[in-house]
Amino acid sequence: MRALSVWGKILKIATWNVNSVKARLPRVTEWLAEFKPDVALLQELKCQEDGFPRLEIEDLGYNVAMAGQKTYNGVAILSKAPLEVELTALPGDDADDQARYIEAVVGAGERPVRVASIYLPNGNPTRNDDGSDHEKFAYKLRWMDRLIAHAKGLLKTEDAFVLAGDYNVCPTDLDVYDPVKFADDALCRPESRARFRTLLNLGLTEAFRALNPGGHQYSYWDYQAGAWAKDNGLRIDHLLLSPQAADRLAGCAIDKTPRGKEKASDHTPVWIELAD
DNA sequence: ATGGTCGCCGAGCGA
Repeated sequence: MRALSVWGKILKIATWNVNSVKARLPRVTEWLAEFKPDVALLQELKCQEDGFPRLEIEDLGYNVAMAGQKTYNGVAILSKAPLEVELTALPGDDADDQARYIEAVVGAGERPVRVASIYLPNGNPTRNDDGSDHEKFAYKLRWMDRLIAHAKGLLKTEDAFVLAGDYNVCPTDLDVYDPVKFADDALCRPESRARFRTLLNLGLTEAFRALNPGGHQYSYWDYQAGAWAKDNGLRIDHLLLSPQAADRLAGCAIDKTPRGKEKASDHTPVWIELAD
């Protein structure tokens, strides 16, 4: 007979780009109270530490770790179990001061899981007016190369880990409402997709597509042009699992409910369940 | 439809 773990039977881990945690606070707190994830990985906080609504989140039973930045970016890990921060930036470029990565080990008990909240650069525009590659696209590709290098190191630990967040990559045309329109977008460019595939080829499992081999489901809908009403969406929010985490994968879904509410983020949460 | 919408902050950028 196995000892009881701190988790219970199933561990729920969700990722959500909230597009300003301050503007989104009512949406975030109601979602946490209803869905009750064990771990929530948030992106685009758009605030520094002193602007984060820490008390409101802690009141719902969460420990909070964040890497903040004024106006842009910002990532957080919320965990009901204790968490130990491992990194507040993606290694590989000390000059990169954008708050796009935080990594922690959650659940110091029987079966800890390493998690990272990732806000991968958008990468648009891809080209300058003269046709040369734009620095924003180059930065995205360099950032992906750094993520690949870091993931290689993590895999050597044989830890159960989950790298989740807004990857700003549509892995295939299944993940785009209009693949022709987006063919030259940084979210769909071959260079972006090739690096995403490299991550998977290291041995990581993209949870949603592993459990849903076909079908168009999206995690982001632009605020403009009635995109939500027309389901003109993109699937760019992903959870990538190490082999030890993938062995425990029990479920994955996109929760469209928050996107349909008033004052919604343009992204909606994606979650997984890991068996204990 | 050569616009359209958000959130930052308080003009214009980023998405």
